[in-house]
Amino acid sequence: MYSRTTRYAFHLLGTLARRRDVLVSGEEMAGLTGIPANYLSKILNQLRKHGFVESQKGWGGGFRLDDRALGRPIMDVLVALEGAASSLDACAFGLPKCDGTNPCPLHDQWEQIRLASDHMLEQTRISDLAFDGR
Amino acid sequence: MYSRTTRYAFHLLGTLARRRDVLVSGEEMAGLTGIPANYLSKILNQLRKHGFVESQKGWGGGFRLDDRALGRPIMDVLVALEGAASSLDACAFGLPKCDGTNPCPLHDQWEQIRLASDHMLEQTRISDLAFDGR
DNA sequence: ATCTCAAAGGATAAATTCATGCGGTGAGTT
DNA sequence: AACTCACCGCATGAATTTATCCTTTGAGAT
Repeated sequence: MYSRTTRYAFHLLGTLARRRDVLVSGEEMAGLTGIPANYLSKILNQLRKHGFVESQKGWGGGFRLDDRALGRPIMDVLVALEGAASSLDACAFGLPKCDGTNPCPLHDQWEQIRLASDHMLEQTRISDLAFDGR
Repeated sequence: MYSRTTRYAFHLLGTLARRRDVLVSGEEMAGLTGIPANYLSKILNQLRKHGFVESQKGWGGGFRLDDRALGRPIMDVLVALEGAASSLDACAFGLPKCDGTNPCPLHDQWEQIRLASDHMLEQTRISDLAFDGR
C-alpha cells in the first residue's frame, strides 16, 4: 500500500484542487481533512519543493495548487514522496529477484494487480483528485 | 502491501509445502529462505498456533506442514498474522469511510484492485505456494 | 518601524514494525 | 540420569514511519 504520508498527500492535493486559485492555510486544511496540522505542513512543504503546490507566508497566507501540476499523474506524487518507481512491491512473496524467468508462486497474478495499480496512478491526474471532505 | 511478516510466512509455508512430511529445522529454513532465524521461529510459532504447521521439539525436531492446511486459502494466513479482513487498505485516498455512497476520487478503480488481490488470496491455496529458493 | 500571522525548518518524541538474545522447556540419545 | 538438540517465550533492541514542539523567516497590516 501507499504509505500514510502518500495518502495524506492525495487528500491534501484533492482538497486544494477543489479550491483553485485561493490560498488555504495549513490550519484550515487540517480542519478540512482531519490530518494533523503539524504533519500536514511537512507534506505540503515537500509537495511545494516538487512543484505541486505554491505557498505564501504571512498574513492571509496558505497553500495553493500550482497550475502546472493539474495535469500531472498522481504517480508523480508517489515518486516524489517515496522515491518509488512502482506503486506496490515487486513481489508479494518477498523474493528479492522475482520476474518472468525466476517467478514466485504468486508472480503472474500479482503482476496483474501491480499493473492495475500503476495504470491507475498514471491515468489519474491531480485535477481528478478534487474532493471535499474527510 | 502485505507486511514483511506475512510475506515471510508465505515463503516459509511454500518451503514446507515443497517438503511434505519431513521435519525441517528452523536453522535449515533460515538457510533455505534467507529469513533471519530468530524471527522466522516467531512466525512459525504463530502459524503453529493457527494450525498451519506442526512442530517437534528436541533432537531431529523441526517444522512440518499440517496436512489440513494444504487446502486452505492463503487469505487465512493474512488474517491469522495481521488480523486483517481484507488484503489491501480499504481506501487508497485515506478516507476512514469510503464506499459506494461516499466514495473518494480513487474509489472505483481501487475497488477493482482490492478485489483482484482478495481474489488471489482466496483462490490460492497453501499447497500452491510450494517453492524452493530464496 | 513594529506587530501579527502563517509557512519553513530543525530537533525531538511516539508508535509501529522488524529483528535479536537468552534462559527455559520438552524430546530423543547415549 | 546426564547430555544434546531445537522449539518456546519473554525481554530487549534497532529501524522506519508518523507526529509534535519550538524557533526562525518572510509577508502583510497598523
